[in-house]
Amino acid sequence: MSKELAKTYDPKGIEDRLYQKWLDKKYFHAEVDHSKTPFTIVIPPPNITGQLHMGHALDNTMQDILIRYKRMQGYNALWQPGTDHASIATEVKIIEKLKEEGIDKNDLGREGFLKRAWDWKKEYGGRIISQLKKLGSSCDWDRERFTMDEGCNKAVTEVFVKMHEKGYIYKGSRIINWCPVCNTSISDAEVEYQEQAGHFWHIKYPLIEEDGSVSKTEFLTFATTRPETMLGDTAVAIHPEDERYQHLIGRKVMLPLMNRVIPIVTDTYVDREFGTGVVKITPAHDPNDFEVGKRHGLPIINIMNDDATINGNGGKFAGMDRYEARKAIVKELDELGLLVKIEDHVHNVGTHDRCKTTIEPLVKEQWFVKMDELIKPAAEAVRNGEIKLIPARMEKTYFNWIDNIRDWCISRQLWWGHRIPAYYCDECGETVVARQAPTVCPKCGCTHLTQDPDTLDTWFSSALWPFETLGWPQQTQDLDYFYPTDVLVTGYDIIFFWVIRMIFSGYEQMGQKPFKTVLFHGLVRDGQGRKMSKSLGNGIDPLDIIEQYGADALRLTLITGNAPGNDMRFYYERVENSRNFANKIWNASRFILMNMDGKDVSAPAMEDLEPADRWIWSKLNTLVRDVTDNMDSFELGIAVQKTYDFIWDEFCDWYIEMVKPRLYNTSDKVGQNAALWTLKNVLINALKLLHPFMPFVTEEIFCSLQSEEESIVVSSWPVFHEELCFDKEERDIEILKSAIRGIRNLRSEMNVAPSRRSHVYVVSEDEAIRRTFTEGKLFFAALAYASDVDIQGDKAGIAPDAVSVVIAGATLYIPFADLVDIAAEIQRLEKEEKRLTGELARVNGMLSNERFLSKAPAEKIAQEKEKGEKYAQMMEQVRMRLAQLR
RNA sequence: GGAAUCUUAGCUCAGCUGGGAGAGCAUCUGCCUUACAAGCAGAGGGUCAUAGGUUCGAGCCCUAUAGGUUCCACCA
Repeated sequence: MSKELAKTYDPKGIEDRLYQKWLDKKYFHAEVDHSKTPFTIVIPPPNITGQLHMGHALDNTMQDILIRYKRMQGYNALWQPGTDHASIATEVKIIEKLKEEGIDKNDLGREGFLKRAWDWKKEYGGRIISQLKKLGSSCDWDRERFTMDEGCNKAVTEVFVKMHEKGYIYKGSRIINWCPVCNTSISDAEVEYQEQAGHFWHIKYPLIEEDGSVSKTEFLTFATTRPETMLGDTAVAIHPEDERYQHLIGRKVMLPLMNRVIPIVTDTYVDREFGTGVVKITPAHDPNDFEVGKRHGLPIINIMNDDATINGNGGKFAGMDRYEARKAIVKELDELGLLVKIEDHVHNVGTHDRCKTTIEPLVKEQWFVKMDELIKPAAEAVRNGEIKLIPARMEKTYFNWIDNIRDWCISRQLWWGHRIPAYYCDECGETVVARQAPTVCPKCGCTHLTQDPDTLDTWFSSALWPFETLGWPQQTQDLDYFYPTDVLVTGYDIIFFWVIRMIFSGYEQMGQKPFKTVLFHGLVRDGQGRKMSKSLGNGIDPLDIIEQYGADALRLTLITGNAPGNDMRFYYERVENSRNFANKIWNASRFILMNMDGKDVSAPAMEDLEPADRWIWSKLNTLVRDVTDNMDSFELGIAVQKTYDFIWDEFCDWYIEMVKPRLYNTSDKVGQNAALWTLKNVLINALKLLHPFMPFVTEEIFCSLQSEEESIVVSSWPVFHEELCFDKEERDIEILKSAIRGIRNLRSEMNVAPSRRSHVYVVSEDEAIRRTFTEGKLFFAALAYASDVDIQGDKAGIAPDAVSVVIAGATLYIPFADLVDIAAEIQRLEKEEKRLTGELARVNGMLSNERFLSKAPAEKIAQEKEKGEKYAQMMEQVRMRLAQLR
């Protein structure tokens, strides 16, 4: 043994050392190489403000599994890493930090603020990268990118200018979602609706009489949840066919408090069934009203400042906060007798997903991306399967969004981000969109131009990530070779923010899809199924888990039993189990190393392999095929489950136990060698299958079994070999296993101490079965706690009161003279008889069904017949034995 | 209002194209058997939400119902 291995596996120290080795050897680095097929994944760039959380851990573990798998399969695997500037998230963080120092953002000015932001990025931007390394992520760190590095900036400008030229980007006054706290517009996708308890204020506006005076008797009553918006009302709407209000068509009402006469318009948007069937129309502050206003040519009166206080259009309420104004307005209306009643009302309020502030719909001039044309290839790609979404049900969510898509508001009133490459002439007002800042106005020739102060939505640059990271807009070799990428791994929660936008951007800019497959995962929740969140304080830090149990244990926990797109709950018990598994493999390898110590293990001749050796090879072979299939269909949880079961159950609990007697028998050099060679190489292959999931422990053991210089990272993925299918040995060993189980079961029921060995007789009329037992006698005896094993064709010489176990093809007898309890024995056999009766009834039922016989596949019928014969034979044995005892 | 998804062992979840129900944890019984007590051997526990249907055969496909979760839209 080259070195002494600790009795329990301790990932501490090992993980960092191995990761450094991988970096030193440049295993993660990919270069264009036309002799190899590329396999590319771009990382969903974590925010520079971010700290590794469970979502990242899951996301990156999945990517690492795929990339390591493909790397081992000989692909030129590139995992492109990088970070996102996260404009609003970062800006908010920095503002907070400044506030602690008593500095206001505006005092610093744009330049000063940006300097602070870059300092911040330098200090903390690398934090999440080092955390990803802790997890074992095999990214090509030489290629690390940032959404605001020089190349990405170029890409963003290029796309903006090109799309503007094509008319896909335009500036327009439209109703947008405004966050009064972040002081910026946000896109529809960033609005999160929250159910809130509010009120319904029933208000009435007086009608204008024929003579132009305000009626004292006639009113129009309606209900609103936002009474303060009345200051901006420019109409009242009714349904054109509403019988109750026919007489009002063409008339006008007086807008109280503002003393503005506004028309009554008819619009089918109004729901006659809802409330009074009357709606006040505030085009400047409600998206639906905005549309109604457009249809009827109503004026748009903006009554709000950017901080959600009432502006000069609000008359005497100017300067009040929106909620303050609400109170004041309701009070005044009440005093005027225009407040009919107040009802409690639960409704959905749009909030900003980042700060949870109630958003205010406002009409503002912003930049938009026109979506109708752009989205077409993106829809088509998923529809025709060019891009595959996993699980497939995500396609429905995808189309649901696409079918209802609206233009994308991309300008943000923030400083941290890509500044919009639009310039305005100070003299003539001309707008110039250009790659480089123009020095002269093309229209009036003056030299005074000012750049648009706004920046772009963070997702504008993220949308370009799959190609901008590979060098675009330059036509690099990397781009040519690695694009389109292969898989995108991400959470379903950003399908609208990111996935769709990458797809249409890929088609628009590259003329090609950005990736072939999107693999979605769900959310990692806490043990009670709640979202992990800061406010709840129920977040579990993946770094703590790594510290305590190791990265391998964390990774295994996140992947096991998790189907694509499904949420999962995180339990410490499951991490412990994963840790225990790492320990299990560790100890299996210790066992092998101890037994190999001082021996020269060489490849045995095929005929020197014993049935048990062939059995485990055959099992491994099947496993290789199955796991590879699962990996190729992105069934990672299933793949690792199978590997886990193989290693723990088949390899450790059965195979190692089977070969122990052989290893301890020093006279059988050939058998020992076959066992050791099989132990070592089956384990190595199993480790390879496991490596993508648990990179550290597999590498550590792989190197112990072979040499420090080698690495499992760049070893080759196992392949299925026809010549390693040993059907006969698989069947034979299963017979021995069922015999061993039967005896263990029997002994357990009879409370026989393991230390007490017993004589076991194997009786079978079938010569082949007797040979199977003879060949496996050595380990059969050990695992069945047998002092002696006699294998014979009949019951000659077996004590009549011996207890027995019936298995398919044989009956096992154990003479326990002092323990025999005939009554209990009969009961046991009767139980078995009952079980067999049930089985036989089922099989015979099928086999006597003519429609089954005529319609079921021949293979299935043969299978059932075989089973039937087996059960009949066992039944015969059990009944014979019962008759004898009675 | 529209849509998706779930309902499987006490708990948390797997179950690929329909062909005899699985794992981990928990529970119970024995074992420190010279790789591993973070372990070994054994046991108990499920009318696969309910009701229909398709099929020789349904946890899996179809319909309806009940309950849960999520997404989208948002009625002022």
